[in-house]
Amino acid sequence: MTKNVRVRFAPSPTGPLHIGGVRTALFNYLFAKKHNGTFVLRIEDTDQNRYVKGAEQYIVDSLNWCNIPFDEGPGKNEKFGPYRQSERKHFYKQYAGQLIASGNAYYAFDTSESLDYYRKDHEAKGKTFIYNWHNRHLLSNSLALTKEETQAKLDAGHEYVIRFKSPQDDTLHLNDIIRGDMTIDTNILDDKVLFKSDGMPTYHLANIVDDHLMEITHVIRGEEWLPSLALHYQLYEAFGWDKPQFAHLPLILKPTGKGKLSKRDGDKLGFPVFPLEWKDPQTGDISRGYKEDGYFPEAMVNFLAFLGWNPGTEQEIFSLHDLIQAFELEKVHKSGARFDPDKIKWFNHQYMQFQNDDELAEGYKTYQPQLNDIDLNYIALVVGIIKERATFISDFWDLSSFFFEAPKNYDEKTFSKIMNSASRELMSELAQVISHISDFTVENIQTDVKAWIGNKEVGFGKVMQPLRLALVGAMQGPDVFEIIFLIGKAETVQRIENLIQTI
RNA sequence: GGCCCGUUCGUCUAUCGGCUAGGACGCCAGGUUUUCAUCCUGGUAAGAGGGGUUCGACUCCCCUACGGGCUACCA
Repeated sequence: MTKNVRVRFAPSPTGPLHIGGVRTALFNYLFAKKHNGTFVLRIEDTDQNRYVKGAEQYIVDSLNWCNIPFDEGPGKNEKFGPYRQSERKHFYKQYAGQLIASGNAYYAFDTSESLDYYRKDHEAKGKTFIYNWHNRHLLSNSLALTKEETQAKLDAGHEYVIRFKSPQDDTLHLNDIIRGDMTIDTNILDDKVLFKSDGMPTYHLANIVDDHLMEITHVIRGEEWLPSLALHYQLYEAFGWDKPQFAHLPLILKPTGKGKLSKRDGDKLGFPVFPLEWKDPQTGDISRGYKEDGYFPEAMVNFLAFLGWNPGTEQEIFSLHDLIQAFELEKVHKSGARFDPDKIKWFNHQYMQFQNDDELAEGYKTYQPQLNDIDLNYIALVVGIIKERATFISDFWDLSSFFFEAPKNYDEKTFSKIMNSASRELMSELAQVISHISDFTVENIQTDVKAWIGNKEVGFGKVMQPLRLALVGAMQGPDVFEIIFLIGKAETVQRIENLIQTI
């Protein structure tokens, strides 16, 4: 009997969640749901200096908007709570003490200044300063000092950290679901700080303790954590705990240039990197979000799922439900994926077509104040015609304004090219023809107008072009007969009159 | 610099020793639309380089190059 799958998404509330974080959350969610498991949200707020107010709420709001809500977390099904690390301090202190007692960790009294000095000094000599077995006996810690000296320092209230005692001359065998087996020589590992002088644990300690206590079975996180895996393995062993399985996700890279996608890239490169709009509480700066830019969450999720993962078929449009069915950690790629702003737009266009016209009409009405007094059913009819040409709701007005108001002016080039006394005469007659159509349906309008053009023995273009100009104001837009049908007989005749009057 | 991880069209990717290397985005062309867009059809374009292993390597191994990550009392 295998254990119930439990995964966690463990962001740090240092600012808005960015698109890479959303992808990590998504893969955790998909994996959990695929295996009928539990998706836990844990807030890793152990760095008091970088804590940003509102960030935690932003994370929760983002997951909800993406339709990938957590099953367990702050304020929700708190079986393993609390879920904020700042509220779990007592655990970490206790477990750090346990590691000292078992000889796997030790107190260190070195100041940041002295360590900085060593690092710079080594760097100047072209070497790397590593705090581990080869020099720890020369530094200020409980391994170098006598028991009495150490106790004296502790009693005197000296600031201290607790470091992991990394072993000498050992080889570690690590495993990752995505990357397979790896081996690490422990001699290049340093004695990482597990417990900080401010009384808080570092990520490493808090992470292992919480994953154990919360019974996490699979740790799915970004590739930036891969170098820490060796330490985490040793920590599990030092505690004598079963390890979860690990999967390190490839990073999302900038669309152009070098490096991973960062929070600053968004406004610089002209596309959002955040799911929701974020207002920096300090500076007041606003960063745009996918939601506000008019993306459908399903489109964003679909796009994100295909960054670093592929089901191996040629299908690209996947609902969340389909993604859950198809998702396999083993199929996640090893290498980073560049973010492609064009492709996510394409996904949005695809998802636009799946949207319900009535709901789109509501969205359109909210977005465009001019539509305030327009009947929602009418807007929905218009939307049904023009959505195939749109990527965002913000495209709607340019594509459909003429359904709601007569053109205020005409495209000059077209006007001067096609308008003359002959075309005015034709339009004048056409207005008569249209006003005499009794059963005003798209088919009837089309039949009657075409029949009249046939009798006149003029080219279709001679009539259709000025007619379109009268209705739309430019040579664009959907089928003229559909436009005529929707705006109605009186409005059509009026618009033709308007064109004739214009000199 | 050190350590770790990677490398198929411009981009996202399929391929798990037999490949005429497939799909999607983008771009280009044609068609539909008597308009524009959508849409449809077609085209463009790739396994980093060098060694092995093998009857046969994009696929396995090694080296080099390049890319990415980490190298904090940040996560």
